[in-house]
Amino acid sequence: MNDKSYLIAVIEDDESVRKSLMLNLELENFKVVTANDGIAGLELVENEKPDLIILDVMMPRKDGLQTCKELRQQGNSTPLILLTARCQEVDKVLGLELGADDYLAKPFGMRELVARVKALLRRTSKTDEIDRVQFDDVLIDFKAYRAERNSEPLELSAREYRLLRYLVAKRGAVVTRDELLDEVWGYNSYPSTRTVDNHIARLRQKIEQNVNSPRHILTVHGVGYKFVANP
Amino acid sequence: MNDKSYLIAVIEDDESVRKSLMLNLELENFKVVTANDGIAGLELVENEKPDLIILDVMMPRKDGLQTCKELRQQGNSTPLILLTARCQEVDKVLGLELGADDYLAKPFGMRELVARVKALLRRTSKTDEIDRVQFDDVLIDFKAYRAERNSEPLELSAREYRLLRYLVAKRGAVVTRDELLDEVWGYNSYPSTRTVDNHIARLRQKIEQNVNSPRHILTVHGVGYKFVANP
DNA sequence: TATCTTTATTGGTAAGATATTGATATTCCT
DNA sequence: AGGAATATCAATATCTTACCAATAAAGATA
Repeated sequence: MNDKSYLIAVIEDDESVRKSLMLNLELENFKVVTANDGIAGLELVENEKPDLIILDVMMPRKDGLQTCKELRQQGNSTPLILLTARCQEVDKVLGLELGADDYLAKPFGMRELVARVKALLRRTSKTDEIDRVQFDDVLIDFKAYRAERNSEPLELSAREYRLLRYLVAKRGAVVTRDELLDEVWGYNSYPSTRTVDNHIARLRQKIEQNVNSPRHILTVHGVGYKFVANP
Repeated sequence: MNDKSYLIAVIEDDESVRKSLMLNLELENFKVVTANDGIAGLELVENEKPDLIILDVMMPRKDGLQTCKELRQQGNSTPLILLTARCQEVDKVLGLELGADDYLAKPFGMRELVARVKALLRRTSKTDEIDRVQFDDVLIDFKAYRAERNSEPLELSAREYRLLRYLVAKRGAVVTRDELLDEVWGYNSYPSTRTVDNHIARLRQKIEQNVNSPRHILTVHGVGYKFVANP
């Protein structure tokens, strides 16, 4: 995190939380700009073009969900962490639909927040590098969410794209099911590891030539899966 | 079959919750130690040096917030998950300054708890592990779980990779069978020490040139085994 | 809003892979 | 040589994964 200093926009109305966030993020060498409501936040993002946005849900003038939604509608895809109150009945799914990348329920620990900021930056900067991958007669474009095989379109679900992208990002290394659940499914859902198997199976059916002896998505018994482009 | 067996301290006064946590964590091959109030908890942490702490907020004698605060003041930075009662009004600022890494509001699902424990351990664990090792004509990649000998692929099981990785990490030092059972097999499985012998034997058959006079995995009679790369 | 379609999740089961044990042979040390 | 520790083998037990079918959830459509 030292080679580049990231700019983080904190949009939060509660002064004590805002100051605390600012302090802790600056301690980690991030540059921080702030706004204290949604309207000011939108302006801030437009002017400063931050690398990451931390957005409180409950705010005067324009709440976080609405702000997030508008940002995404404007085509802004800056990584975004939503701060929600635990007791506030915010539907998780709602936020995901709106395009938040991560959630943090108040009260949260600063170390946790900083860890998630770093993780999100890592995730988004890494996956940015991987726009596409090609192997055998398959071509996948992760940015456009488009895939084809022998020039025939291949239908992958959003989850399948993300799963494959994560495996591809870690190509060569074995990834455990737990890691996949954490990184691909996210912090707020806890499906069983069987779910991962099923998605892997479906991916294989779509991209492997012979499902019974996969060449690219390999099982490592007792550990997890790994992707290799050129076996 | 966990990669490493972690020790978790559960500090919780409610017996049924404590037992349930213990049971579920042990099912996941964690080793668990418990205390039922903050004062006993501080002592426990000092003595046992757990890899992660699960701490209830509401407890007699010394509450979780205070306990957490004191731990951090002592310079203890063990990953910590705070259990809060549903919608309990925890002072925001206090919560921020406390230094907990994650929160979980009661009642919570065991699957969620376990997922968070694993995720937190994964995020905080240092990656000072060995990636690869080479000796004679053998090459082992512990990240990819890939091994070859004379450029021919070598089939090792997950357990064999972990066993070898542990020996390699301690190269030159003798490791007892009991230590191997603890570190490679985990705290909650109790196979006989014969089991270790068997795995060593199989490893030797795969990586030694002459099984009858091993050059890399050496027996130290009456003690255990040690790995040397360059005899 | 109700209905239909797609996608995701779960649990069960069989097949397959790996681990463990116990018996026996071998080696090591004194 | 004798006792103890270790090596090895083969049978059995255990664990893991693939896959299917049922259910649930989400998204789309009218």
